[in-house]
Amino acid sequence: MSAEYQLDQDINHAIIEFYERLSSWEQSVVRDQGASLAQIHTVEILGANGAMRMKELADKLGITTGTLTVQVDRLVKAGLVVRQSSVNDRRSVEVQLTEKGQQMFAEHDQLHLQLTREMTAVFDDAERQQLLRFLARLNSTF
Amino acid sequence: MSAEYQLDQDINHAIIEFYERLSSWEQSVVRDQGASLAQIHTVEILGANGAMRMKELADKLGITTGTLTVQVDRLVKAGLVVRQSSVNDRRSVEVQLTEKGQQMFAEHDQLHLQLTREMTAVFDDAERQQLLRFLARLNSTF
DNA sequence: ATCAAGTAATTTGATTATCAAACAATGTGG
DNA sequence: CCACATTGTTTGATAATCAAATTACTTGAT
Repeated sequence: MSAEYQLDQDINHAIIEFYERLSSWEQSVVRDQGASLAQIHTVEILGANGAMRMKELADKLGITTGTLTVQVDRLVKAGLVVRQSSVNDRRSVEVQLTEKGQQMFAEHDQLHLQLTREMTAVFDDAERQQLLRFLARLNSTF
Repeated sequence: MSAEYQLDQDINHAIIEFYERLSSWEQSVVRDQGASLAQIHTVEILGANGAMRMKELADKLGITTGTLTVQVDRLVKAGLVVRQSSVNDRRSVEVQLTEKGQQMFAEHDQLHLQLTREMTAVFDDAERQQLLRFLARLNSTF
């Protein structure tokens, strides 16, 4: 096993651990906000990216549109999102956050920010900037 | 809004995006492996950390022990894990991967490694090492 | 212009995931 | 020894999920 291979492995496992920890944190935090993980995920994506079509949203969530229809039904009922039929394509439905949905997003985002601050507390400013560049690069390539 | 605050915000959103993308990737990939997301998560944690008690496992997954009992029932039925009552504490139950479970872990880990390679393809060696150090630090502080 | 094939969302039926609360078995600290 | 805490399971209810069928609409080829 080459040294490079080992480094890739180490990075891989560090990423997996990071993901698992975030996932566990998210799951725990979400209950206190009175919503399910799936719901917060949806709100999170709409909050970060703005309104989008069902199909696009389902892809970003990694679920089928059938599942998403049920999910959005619940979110509409909870007053967090609204449906709007698309003007370009009358098959499509745009989903967007309501005022209340944006509020929930902001609240959740604030919790994330606190966590981020705790995680990067020992980073100096230059390191923080480099971390941001790394993350941006990771995100851009998948 | 100070410059530092903005940097924290940017890092925060980059982390959230990273998490969402991983989550979506995981959800999509998992189906092709013939298991659910929850099941793979469990296998992933046991594979990375070795055998552990129900409570500990539930904590790492961010779910209740009640949910985990059902989950482990299914995994046992699928031949992926086994239960073993603890010697120290007779209330406790240790869960560990079977041969088949380890195989599934290895297979899934390989998919992660491929993704990691794609994500870090544009990183040179020094950057890779720094990325690993950053990830290790992030993981150690939460 | 028409029609076949493709795409978007919903519905349906079945399974899985989840929680809170109640319970049984075991450990712990006075 | 006993009150209290902890571990795992069970139970009953709800939410999340998929695949497949359906409906409505778009697109492309002829």
